[in-house]
Amino acid sequence: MQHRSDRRATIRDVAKAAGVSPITASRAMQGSGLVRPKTIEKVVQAAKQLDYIPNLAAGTLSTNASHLVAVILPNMSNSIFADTLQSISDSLRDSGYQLLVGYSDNSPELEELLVRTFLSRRADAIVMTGHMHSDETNTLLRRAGVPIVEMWSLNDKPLDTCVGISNFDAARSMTEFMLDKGHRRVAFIGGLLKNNDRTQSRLEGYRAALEAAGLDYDPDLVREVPFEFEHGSLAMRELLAARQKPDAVFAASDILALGALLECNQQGLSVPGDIAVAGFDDERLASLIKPSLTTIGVPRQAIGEKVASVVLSALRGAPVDQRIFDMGFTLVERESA
Amino acid sequence: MQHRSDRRATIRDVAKAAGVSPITASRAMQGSGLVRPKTIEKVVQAAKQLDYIPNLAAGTLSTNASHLVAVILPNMSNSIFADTLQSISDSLRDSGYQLLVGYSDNSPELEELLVRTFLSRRADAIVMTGHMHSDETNTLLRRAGVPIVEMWSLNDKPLDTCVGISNFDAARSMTEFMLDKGHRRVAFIGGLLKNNDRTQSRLEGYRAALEAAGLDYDPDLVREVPFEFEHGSLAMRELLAARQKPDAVFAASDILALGALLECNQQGLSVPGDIAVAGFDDERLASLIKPSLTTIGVPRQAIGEKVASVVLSALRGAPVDQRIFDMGFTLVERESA
DNA sequence: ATCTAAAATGATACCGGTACCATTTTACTG
DNA sequence: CAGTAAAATGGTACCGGTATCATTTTAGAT
Repeated sequence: MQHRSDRRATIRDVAKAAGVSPITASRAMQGSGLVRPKTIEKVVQAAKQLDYIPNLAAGTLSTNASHLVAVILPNMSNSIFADTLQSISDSLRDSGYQLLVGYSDNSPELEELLVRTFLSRRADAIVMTGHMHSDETNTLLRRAGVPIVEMWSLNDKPLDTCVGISNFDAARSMTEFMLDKGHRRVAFIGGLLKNNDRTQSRLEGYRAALEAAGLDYDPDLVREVPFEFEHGSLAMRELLAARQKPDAVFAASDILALGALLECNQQGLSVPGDIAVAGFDDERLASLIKPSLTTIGVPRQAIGEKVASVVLSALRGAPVDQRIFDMGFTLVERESA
Repeated sequence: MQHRSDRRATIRDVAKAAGVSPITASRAMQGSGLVRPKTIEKVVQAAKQLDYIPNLAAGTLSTNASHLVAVILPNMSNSIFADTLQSISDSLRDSGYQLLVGYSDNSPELEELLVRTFLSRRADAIVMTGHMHSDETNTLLRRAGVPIVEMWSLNDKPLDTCVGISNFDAARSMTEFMLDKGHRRVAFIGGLLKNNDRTQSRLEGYRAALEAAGLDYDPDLVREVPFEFEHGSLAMRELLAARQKPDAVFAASDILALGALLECNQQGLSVPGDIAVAGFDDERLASLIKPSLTTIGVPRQAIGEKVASVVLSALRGAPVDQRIFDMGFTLVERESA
């Protein structure tokens, strides 16, 4: 922990060493195009000599631009979000923006706290997951004066802009797909509904498809569990223990579907022979396991890229005319259903 | 994108509204304990009234403390690191620190860039993964004047402090374990070695165990592939296609081991009957699949907590006497080996 | 060589907090 | 109730960049 007693070099030190004024040094480092090449050279040399490291806090204070884009995700364990995050990160890097990431754990209170911190740090833009925010959060965001993007779920009237897919349509499509295959008792293993518009919409889509097919909604066929592998297994075990077993199961995530598949394996049921199983997300594993998993493909990367491009144009002052970007999903038919 | 034309409230505005001086308002908001409760109340009310949001850039500039802890990870897709990150985040939250996360993609150049940015943002501490840095990065870090923690791998002479496990010992133990079981042709499926001290140490541990057992190191039994499920399968396929098949496989991550297991399944080989398989990391899935996976358990959460506690004591000025924290691993014996 | 527009450079102030030190107010003591 | 220490509060300056506008230098035209 070798703390150096000598103060770090400032732009003024660099300027002095280069024999120019601080503001010229600043412009030289910024590549503003206003400085003569020879002068830039002098400044850069001086900076290198002095191990100059600019202080972005000062820059932020002065320009009111932090070059930070804040992103709030539900959690850090879901690889789905990781892919989108990666894609946002990659797309923003070249423009000199850095990500400030926070995890809300699906708690509106935590989310509000995060928004406050991000505003305090003067994030240049804020990217949220979903559109279920506390009233206070909504107020904060509306007043924020920075671009806001809500991603993953579509939303009729976003705070500002939204980029995502219709979870409702996707879930309805998959349910219809199974019904079309002749299944009549289609169960639904969904994630926790609270504060999660994605899981809610998926359940609604499932119900809508049943209704359209003239089937009754049977609560016994629906399980609401955390998005964890083992809960997929447990839910499946419960469904299979019932007097009237399902002939198909639609899980609202591949993780849950995998758990369900495993349980079928354990019980010696053939998939899709005895029971069909479908997932949601199209995770890497989905195509690799046996039987490969029928699922909903979500353009995670495209979502990230679109989010980044929306943020960038907004930050460049280009008016984003479109406020809702439907990135579309695909129903990926494989072996399991 | 409703930008408000009116300037955001500053601490001076709040102070004026509360009828106190800016510095008193500042102290009231900070909870410094120097302000009378009645005054605090006035200030807090005024702040709420004005929708005051403090500007942390200004605070950082003034106090030279950003309340940011920077963390550099190899990638964002590996859940192993996510768990540690989560644990660091949780442990630091209460002390008011926020994480600034960057991903190096195992590239020393990217890592250096990240370090520069983090120093520019005046991160209060920097947490790195591993200890393979460019010379320039080492210089930067040594001069940084902030606590540095290198995590995950142990290191004889860390830049500052390091918290992790001995990948060498872990790999050697697992290899010995398999040899003790009577296997004689133990293959090794490892991750890419370049710029990754964890994979390198694991390979060395594997070799050391062979050597100790008087066995020759056979390059044909070693595969160096990316840490991806499908590469585990591919590597296993290659190993099984050879004239002399292995009787055991040690994969340097559970992801690879899963891929390998799958390939065995495909080929109708029984595990561990025909061939034993072991992994590394003890991921969630490891205990759930069939056969459950014998693997190396890494205290991911404990690593995160220790990292956080080291960072916190350093930031509080408490001298951390110990510089190397060996968090230990466990060999988790399950069905697959 | 002279003039003018464009290109470079610079002086000063400001961004919004807080450190530092001085001053005032409060609370306690005898 | 004075006297004193402790508790609150405030004035001023500063952190390290850059915006703004003024000034100087350079390059091109005549």
